[in-house]
Amino acid sequence: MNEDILKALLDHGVQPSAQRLAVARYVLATHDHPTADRVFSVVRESFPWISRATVYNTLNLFVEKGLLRAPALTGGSVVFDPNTARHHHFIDEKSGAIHDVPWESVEVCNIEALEGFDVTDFQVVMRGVKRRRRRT
Amino acid sequence: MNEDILKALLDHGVQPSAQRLAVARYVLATHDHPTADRVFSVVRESFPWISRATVYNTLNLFVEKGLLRAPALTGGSVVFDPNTARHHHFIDEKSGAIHDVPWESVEVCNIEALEGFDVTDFQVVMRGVKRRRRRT
DNA sequence: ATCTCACTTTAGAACCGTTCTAAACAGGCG
DNA sequence: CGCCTGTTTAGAACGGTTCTAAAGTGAGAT
Ligand SMILES: [Mn+2]
Ligand SMILES: [Mn+2]
Ligand SMILES: [Zn+2]
Ligand SMILES: [Zn+2]
Repeated sequence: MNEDILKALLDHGVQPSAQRLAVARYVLATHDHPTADRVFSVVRESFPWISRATVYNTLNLFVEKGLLRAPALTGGSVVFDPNTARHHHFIDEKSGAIHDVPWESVEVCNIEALEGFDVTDFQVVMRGVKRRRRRT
Repeated sequence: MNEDILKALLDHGVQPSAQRLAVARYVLATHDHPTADRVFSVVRESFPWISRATVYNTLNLFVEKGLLRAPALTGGSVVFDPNTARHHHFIDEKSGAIHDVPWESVEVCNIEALEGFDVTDFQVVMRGVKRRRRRT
């Protein structure tokens, strides 16, 4: 797992440093969509001397190198997403939490037939409330 | 048309003032998705003494009263959308321009069947380039 | 016509997330 | 060791937005 992280960095042309590994260890493994400030808080627990600037530098580098995405889903601060495969998003309006929705679980038709637009990428952004218990 | 604007404000419980009408005249009629700063620039052309704070106040009031939406589509600054009906969005990656895509022109299936999520609203966010001339 | 009072507008400060700056640091190599 | 390149750091700067506190406006009351 730690070797996986290291390999991911090297595969994407990122020189590994202690700080970058600490950031990667959290942000490449989480299923959250954390903000830079959340990454800073979490990483600082195991790496208390890391600076905020390094967290921002590292996250931006990871986006540039394709390890992370920064989908524009919220008004406020940027969120980072280690899931770089195509997928959709569900935003829980109660908690603000962002959940991944598998690409195959939603079907979108007629996009390629749209007049006037060459669509190269798309996603469905859903809002609502997370269901407490599944309706039988 | 000017009476339409006035009526829209009154219908949504907004006390009309000269400043609010000037903002409404532009932002409720445009097909753009302008930022607050763009609204400020445009309104100032016909109303040069309006203040930035009033533009922000007014836009936020209009969102609160349901005259505008503020969809989270871009990383940077908030954009305002006078189209309050359900619709999708296409973002031109060349220019950054945001275009409305009619609700009926895209079909989305299986949303209601999603496990774990009660979806109350959704939209498709597309990216690509605006087609220069329609392919025959 | 003047007074009153609630609402609106205003300039500028404050705020907050992010980027920039410039100096310190690290470490591989000659 | 000294050099060089890349990384980290604290804090300043920045840009968009909100807040503050004072001034303005205007519809009704007197
Ligand atoms: Mn990758
Ligand atoms: Mn309405
Ligand atoms: Zn995601
Ligand atoms: Zn729109």
